[in-house]
Amino acid sequence: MGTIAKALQLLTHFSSDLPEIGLSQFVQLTGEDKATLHRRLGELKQSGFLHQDDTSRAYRLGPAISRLEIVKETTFPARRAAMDVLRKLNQQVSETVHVSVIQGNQGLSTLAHIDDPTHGIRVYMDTNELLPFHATASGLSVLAFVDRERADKILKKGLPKYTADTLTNVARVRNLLIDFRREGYSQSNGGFELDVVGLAMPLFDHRDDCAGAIAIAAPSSRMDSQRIEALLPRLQDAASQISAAWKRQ
Amino acid sequence: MGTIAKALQLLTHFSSDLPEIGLSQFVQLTGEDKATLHRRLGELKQSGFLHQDDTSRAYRLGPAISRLEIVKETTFPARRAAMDVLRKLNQQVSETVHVSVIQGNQGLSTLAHIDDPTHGIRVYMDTNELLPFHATASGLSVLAFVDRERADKILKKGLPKYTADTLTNVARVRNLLIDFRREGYSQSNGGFELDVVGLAMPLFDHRDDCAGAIAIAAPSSRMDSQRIEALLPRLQDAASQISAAWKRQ
DNA sequence: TTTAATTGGTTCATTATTTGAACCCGTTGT
DNA sequence: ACAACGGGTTCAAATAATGAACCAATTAAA
Repeated sequence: MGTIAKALQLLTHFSSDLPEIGLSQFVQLTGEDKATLHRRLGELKQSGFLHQDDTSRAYRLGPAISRLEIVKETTFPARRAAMDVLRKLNQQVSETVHVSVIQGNQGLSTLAHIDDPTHGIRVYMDTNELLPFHATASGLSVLAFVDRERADKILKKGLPKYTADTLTNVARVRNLLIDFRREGYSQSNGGFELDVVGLAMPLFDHRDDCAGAIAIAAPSSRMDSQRIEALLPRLQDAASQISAAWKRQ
Repeated sequence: MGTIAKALQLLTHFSSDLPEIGLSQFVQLTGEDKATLHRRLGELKQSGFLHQDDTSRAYRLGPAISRLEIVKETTFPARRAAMDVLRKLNQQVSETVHVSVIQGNQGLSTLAHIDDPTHGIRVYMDTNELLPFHATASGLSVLAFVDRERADKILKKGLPKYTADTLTNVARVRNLLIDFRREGYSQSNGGFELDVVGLAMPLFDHRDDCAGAIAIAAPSSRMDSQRIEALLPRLQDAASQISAAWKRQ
């Protein structure tokens, strides 16, 4: 790995639960020398990829990122690609659908979603909320298809209980993941919101790493095994299309 | 400038009118050695900041950027900051308002905007449209407050005529810019859309470089000199707040 | 059809940059 | 008073970046 890649890897340490990182903390996180990190961070800062708080001296993601994202989305819209596929999927399945991407090791952030308007009773999505790995179908898909180290790290952080139906036993989750890997999709029954059943499949990166998941969320009353079997091929199509679009990028 | 900053500077060459760049084109753009660029581009690609098209071999902005932008916006929302200020400004002035940022040398891309709902006749904003520098108040503010080299480069590209009132004489634009620098704000009268008067002020970067502009757009019928004088302090407040928020980032 | 120019990509000796142990300084906490 | 911790700096040694020359494959021109 060259100097450039090493520097850029520093940026991956930022996440919603770690939005500011100081020099010493970077030393802890990376195990590299303080002087080295100081210079790398300085260059990232100079280039606008980091901004250093004047008083706390901690680093945050900088404005250059927004500028690039605007260019990227106006030219090769990844979000838009996800959104287009979601629209089709939503028309086919008439349920709330969403695409989420991994945000550090803390959860999934929703990149695009459609709240289905056809049903009176429907699942409501809070776009700004982070989805936990162990309690949502999307999260479980990701856990099943990312590399084992990462999944282990995430599972070690503990499994908070959101509802009476949240899975909180690591061993049980691990067993589920084996099934999910075999079946190619994951399911969650009221683990995050009671009476919501989620159906998800993994989405892959330009380097074939699992980068997120696509999911259908519906009230459990509409999610019997027959319905699920009907939904799966639609979800599979959508997932393939998004992964393909992301690979093209 | 270290290796890291040099590599990251390559990313700034991407813009809406140049979304894909090949190796030779980078050689042309930067004047640096092919081998050097090849390795730098390779590392950016490896880190997900660039993606290389399999067939054309050209480089595009990569998926890592979107991921970082999501983290950034969910933690320190710059767009949101702009939006919050715009809401206040809109309440005060009851006109369409927007914040735009420089996109290469091709124009301004709108980061946030509010279409005022209180008037029957109002200015409609196309969010996806690029605003030309010489024909909009925002663009003129930017031209007035970016470094001279950049302004010259932009003005040399020619001044396309959008309406009967578009300024197409470089010398005249230059004279206007002198006034705008002195006054601290810019004005455009129907240069992009007929009968639309724009009032704009520059916005500054974490490094005090002009990064964009904030503007009020209204039908000329509502924009007499008295009204303008009343609007300017509000615009000034909003501009300071956004620049301050961006500096904090 | 041959030739020249262009594109992406690679090699390797030379060169310049990154690296990190030790050090400095200011703050916090005991 | 002083140890512990934060950010930041120094400079010789180690390492990685550099670029002229070279391939191979297309594309354009003769």
